[in-house]
Amino acid sequence: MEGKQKAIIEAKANVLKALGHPTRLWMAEQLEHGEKCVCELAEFIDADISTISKHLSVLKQAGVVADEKRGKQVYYKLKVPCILKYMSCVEAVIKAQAEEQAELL
Amino acid sequence: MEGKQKAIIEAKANVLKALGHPTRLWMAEQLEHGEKCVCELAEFIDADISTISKHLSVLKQAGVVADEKRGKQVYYKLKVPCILKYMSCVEAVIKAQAEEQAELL
DNA sequence: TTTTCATTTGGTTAAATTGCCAAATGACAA
DNA sequence: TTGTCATTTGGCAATTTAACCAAATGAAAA
Repeated sequence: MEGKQKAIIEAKANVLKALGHPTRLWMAEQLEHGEKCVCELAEFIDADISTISKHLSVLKQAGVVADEKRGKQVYYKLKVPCILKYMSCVEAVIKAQAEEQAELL
Repeated sequence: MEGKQKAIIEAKANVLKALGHPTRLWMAEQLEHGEKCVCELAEFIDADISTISKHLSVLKQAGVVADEKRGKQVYYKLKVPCILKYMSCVEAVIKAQAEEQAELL
């Protein structure tokens, strides 16, 4: 594989990897309909705030979200909302998978 | 978060995580236009065959690909091809990200 | 049957990820 | 200025992942 192609694949994989954690995917989905501050997200996640902050920074570093400080709070929003549009296909994958598992019983 | 919702998020994250590795993403993309045997994929990847086989099994376990043994070879194919349509958006993410990086210079 | 070829599995090691706690930062309020 | 609140950063231990090598499997050829 050529250098540039390789870099592109790596960048894309990095985005998917960032979304490939339950907490991070959940947070991204929460941002689908607009920005939220860290505290709003944290309200529903059973983890230390510092853990949540680190997850958000992974999403930010991958280019999935952008942050903005306003007053005491930091607000996060999706940078490219289409990133969640295709979850319907990911859902199709897990549905097919679940059906197969079921057939085994 | 409720138990079922949690399980669904975890399953979805698992699919994204499976695709979140350069080698695995590349292999999935190779399967876009039809099945390939392990040896065909291996031809272009600079890694031990056993490593490649393990990557394929991660994709399989996540429900992204299916395998079938025919003769001496094992053929892999995408189970739900739409999974790569998603990539156009992932590309938008990395493009936006790259532009931002460029602006910093 | 014995050999060969394609692939998978098991085992090991190094590196990366996750999550918690404690401490630092930065903005606003007193 | 001092204190308080929201969030980030640094550091550490536990877990997971990735890669390699060697050995096992299973189908086909000799």
